[in-house]
Amino acid sequence: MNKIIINSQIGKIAVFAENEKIIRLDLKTKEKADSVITEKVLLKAEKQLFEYFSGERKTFDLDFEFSGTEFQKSVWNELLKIPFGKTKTYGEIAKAIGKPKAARAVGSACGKNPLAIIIPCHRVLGMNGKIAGFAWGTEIKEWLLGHEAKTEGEPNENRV
Amino acid sequence: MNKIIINSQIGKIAVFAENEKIIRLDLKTKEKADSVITEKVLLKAEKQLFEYFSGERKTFDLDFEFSGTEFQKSVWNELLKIPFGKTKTYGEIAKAIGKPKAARAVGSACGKNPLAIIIPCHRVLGMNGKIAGFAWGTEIKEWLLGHEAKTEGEPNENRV
DNA sequence: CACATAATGTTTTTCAAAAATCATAAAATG
DNA sequence: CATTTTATGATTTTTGAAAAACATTATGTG
Repeated sequence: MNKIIINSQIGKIAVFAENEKIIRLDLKTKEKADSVITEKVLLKAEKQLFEYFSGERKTFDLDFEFSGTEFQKSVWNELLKIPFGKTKTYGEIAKAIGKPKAARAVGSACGKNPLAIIIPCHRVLGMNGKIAGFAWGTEIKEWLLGHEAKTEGEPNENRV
Repeated sequence: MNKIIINSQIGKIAVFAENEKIIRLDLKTKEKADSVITEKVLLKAEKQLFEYFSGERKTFDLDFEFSGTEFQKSVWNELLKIPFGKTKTYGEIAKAIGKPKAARAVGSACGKNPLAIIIPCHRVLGMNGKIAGFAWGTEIKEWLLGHEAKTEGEPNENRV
């Protein structure tokens, strides 16, 4: 396991990789960088994240791997389909994976997302448009949504 | 928690102390000695153990403390009554603590003895005189029994 | 509407019961 | 006797069921 630390507008981000696959992102991290980067994919991730934060990149092209329950994996795979700048509700995701009543369980699964930002769990809101929650603090989710809305050029329906 | 390492005929022994009480002995230890000994009782223990191994000492005079289930504590307290050079059977200990049928449970309790040598679990044998077991290897139990028999000056009924 | 409430699905936590483990010993077998 | 079988008691480990937690949502109430 090898890691790299990235400085961003939302604080330090630790990216972990193993066998040339990204396996975890830790926001607001207190991790210390490894002295040697052996996983080249980390450099690729660093570059793409810089591009994402500077507004030049809207999709990621990285090898990654996640482990979890079948349900969690189906949720995370569904999240990957939400495009940059768009949002969905927990209920919509639930319906999409064939479990229309599992909206709340979808929320729990989002909270376990190992690949923040890359798997865009920040693009899921409550039915009423509320932020609901975010593993590393809703202010970060808010920032990401604002960033994507601004970059996209479309005004979003945030409260004034 | 503070520890000291002692070299003996049965290998390195780590002695642990807290609040000036001995709390654990680890035989065949791989622990590293603390650079500073803050618990004076450890120096006392070191001295007494040296004396024990050289055959000059037959009882220990140390403050110690052990934690365990009520049953275990009653067993350990009973073991403390067995004098240097003598042995008892698991069944005898069981009887002595008022649970005549718990011989096997006594064996288990012996195996959890935190204060090897000081609490003489090595002085307990099976009804048939067999060594039965010893947490750090029966060869050590055998050595201790031989050492005590020799020191005591009495021949013991070991097989020729 | 703002708010409380109930119903929803998955995962995590908790807890109790059951089974396995063990440093025994007595009785049965050949 | 050596070996096997059985009964024994405490602890640890394993299981499984129930309850709690949750990044929800639809409904009812004032």
